[in-house]
Amino acid sequence: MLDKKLVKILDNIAILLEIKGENPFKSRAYSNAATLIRENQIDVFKEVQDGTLGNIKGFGEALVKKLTDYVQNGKMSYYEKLTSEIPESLVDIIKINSMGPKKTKLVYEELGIKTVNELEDSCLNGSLAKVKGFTDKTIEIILNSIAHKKASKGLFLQNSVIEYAEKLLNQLKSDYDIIDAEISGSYRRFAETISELQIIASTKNPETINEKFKSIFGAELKGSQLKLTTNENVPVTIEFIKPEEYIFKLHESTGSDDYISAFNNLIKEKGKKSYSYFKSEVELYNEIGIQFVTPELRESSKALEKAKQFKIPKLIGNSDLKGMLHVHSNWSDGRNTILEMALKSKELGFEYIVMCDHSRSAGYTNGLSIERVQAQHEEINKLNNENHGIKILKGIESDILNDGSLDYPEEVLDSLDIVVASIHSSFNMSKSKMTKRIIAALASPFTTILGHPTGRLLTSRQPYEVDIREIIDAAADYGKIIEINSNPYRLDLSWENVIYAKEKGVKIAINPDSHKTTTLEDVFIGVKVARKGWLEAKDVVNCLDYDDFMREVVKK
DNA sequence: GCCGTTTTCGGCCCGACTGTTTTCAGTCG
Repeated sequence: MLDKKLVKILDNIAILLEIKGENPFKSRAYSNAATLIRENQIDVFKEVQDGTLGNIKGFGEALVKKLTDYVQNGKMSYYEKLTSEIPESLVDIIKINSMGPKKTKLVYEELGIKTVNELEDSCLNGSLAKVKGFTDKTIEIILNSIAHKKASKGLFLQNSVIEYAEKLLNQLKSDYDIIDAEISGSYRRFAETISELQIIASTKNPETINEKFKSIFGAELKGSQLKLTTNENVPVTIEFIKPEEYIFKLHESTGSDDYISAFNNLIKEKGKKSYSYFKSEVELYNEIGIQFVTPELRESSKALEKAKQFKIPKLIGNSDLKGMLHVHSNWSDGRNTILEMALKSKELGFEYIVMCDHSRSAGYTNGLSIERVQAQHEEINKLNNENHGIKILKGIESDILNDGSLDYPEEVLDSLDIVVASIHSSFNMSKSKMTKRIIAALASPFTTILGHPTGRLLTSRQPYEVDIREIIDAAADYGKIIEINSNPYRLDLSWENVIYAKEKGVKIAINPDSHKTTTLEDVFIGVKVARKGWLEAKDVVNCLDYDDFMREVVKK
């Protein structure tokens, strides 16, 4: 079992040491340890018991001693001592834009600021402006960042609750008193972020069952609903429903307000009764005489208009994907070799993979120099000659430089099958400059795909200022592809803009942007975004088989 | 604080941008 509390302690130690001004490499040793435990699911408790923790690279004498202390005593005295010297709450301040370790330390020492709220107050009451290095511009950035953090408070990624949600659901379903259960709400619609988890369960005795599950889950009873909170503070509501009302209630709690109110009007128009018994949602839609609407599309009443005309297309599904695009390897900042990434993709049913390591300007990612691009091509040629049952294509994720140009001279770009062009620097450009910059990159004959087009990180980083509709229009003009980045933190192009892109005839690529074999399956999260954006297999370039992809995308 | 090793200590990822600098420190990806 991954000890999330321990991982957080190690991450916090790393930050607090940085703020203290300790040797940065000492700080990094702690954050490395946290990353190692998280990514390799290291069972620290077991390793300590077996005395084998020190055999793992990255855990030296000092860390083994501290982790042993933690395992044996349930707390780490080193951490307790550290947080008695310097407030733990400073780790939240360092996450505010433009607040790094130095500035965090400065405001703590000069103004005694320990929390984000105190930092906000000092921005507003003018005391921060008196500290050296904090100009109006900096204060504006800080206030914006705090506002964004506050707006994201209470929002959670689908990805962060999925494990918990499924466990809870299975627990319910395995109970003999429960006939059926399903997660509903915005989670079932696959909204980008959710504020709560809603579960609907059917049972013959909804009046009495609350008491039973109240104690099982340690929940609170409010009206007819059970309320609880996950370890990550996600509010959960469970509602028990009689079998004859179950499908209707599940449907009602899944759609957006707009959708459901339009749906209810439709029921009235047809003169139907709301609470008649349905075996499935499909049956419910049949009864009303309209086409079934899949949960992802139940955002807007417009979907119902299409359903009345039976004009909802067959949406893309996981098995339509044939190409794994935009994948990193250990040639840049990925964890696995090209072959490992390829073989895992093959296992997932893919015909071809396009390696897109970082380009030379992305120094911190070990981006490829021109020589290393060539060396990687030799490696790919060798692997293809060995024939591992999956085709490997030569791509790059090229930084879009400040002037909109790509990161290599033409002859290097020309040697590549695919160029994914992405922004990785100068996020703070003005909207018009950033828009021009990206359009300039789209205009390059070497650009194939625009990567993560808004640069957002859900709940943690705002998108950069950009006129995304203008970008989509330009992609349509130049015949370029736009990516749905399937990284659960990104998910851009957003589903709303996917709808717009489809209207404009822009083709989409669903890309995992994966840095290790274990996240290649993220690509199927991107499929959900595509479905929510009404895409069919024909709209998505990596649904093309290898020969068609080579002809229609690479050769072009 | 860890690693690798010339088993004792140097190297550990770095380049660009930003704001405030007039030559640089801090933040960021």
